[in-house]
Amino acid sequence: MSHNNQERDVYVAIADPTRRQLLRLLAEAEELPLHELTAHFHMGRTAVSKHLTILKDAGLVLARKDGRETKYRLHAAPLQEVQDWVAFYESFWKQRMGQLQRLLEEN
Amino acid sequence: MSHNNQERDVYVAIADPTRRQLLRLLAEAEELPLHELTAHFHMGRTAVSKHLTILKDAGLVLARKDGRETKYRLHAAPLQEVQDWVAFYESFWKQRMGQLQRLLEEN
DNA sequence: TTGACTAGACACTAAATGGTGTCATATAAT
DNA sequence: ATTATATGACACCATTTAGTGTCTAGTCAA
Repeated sequence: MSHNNQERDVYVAIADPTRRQLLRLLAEAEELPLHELTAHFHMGRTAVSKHLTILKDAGLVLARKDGRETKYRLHAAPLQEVQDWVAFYESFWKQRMGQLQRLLEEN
Repeated sequence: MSHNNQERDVYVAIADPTRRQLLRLLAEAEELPLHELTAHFHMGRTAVSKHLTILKDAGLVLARKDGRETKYRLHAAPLQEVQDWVAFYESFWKQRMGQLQRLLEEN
């Protein structure tokens, strides 16, 4: 699982709360090394590293070696797929008008 | 796991492709019984039923007993949480302007 | 009333997930 | 030169997941 460059499902990547918080941290800090990210969680460095690998394989994170540390940065582009997907369902929850709207559109 | 009414994470619910297709089918058909949903997949009825339970626990699906069949319908409202979450990251991928925009907003 | 159909409940299994600890290596600092 | 730091690579483990099959019960139709 370590260096699986195959495509990773972005939906799976964001399913875990730890990984969502990692994305948030990287959104706020531009670029962070592993040990600094790890400090925000109640788990070991290895576990955080694995989560970052999953994010990396999903294309949501970029890694850059800088001296002895590896700096991670956010790459949000793949989230657009999620946004497009969820947008399809928007009419279904908006103001309980979904059914009526779709009924009208059919005619 | 069968009747776990506890809150289920909506992110976990949509992480599985089978479950996303279930949502799509229910979006198109308004209301469908289990056996009819099952016909669209290459897996047994029990497996599909379990997926529906996960969707139900996440609040994404409503079940109604009708005679000997159980009819399922979409309830998209919980997806709004996902939409709000992903919207936060929109500026990060739009036109590669994200960095510049946020830089300007900080000043 | 008998028989077919729909679904729930349960037991089971293989594989994936999310964590741990340890070891080796490269880099930085004293 | 030595020591401390940062990370990657493994091996390992417990739990969850996603599927299976079987049995039972309720409902519909002949």
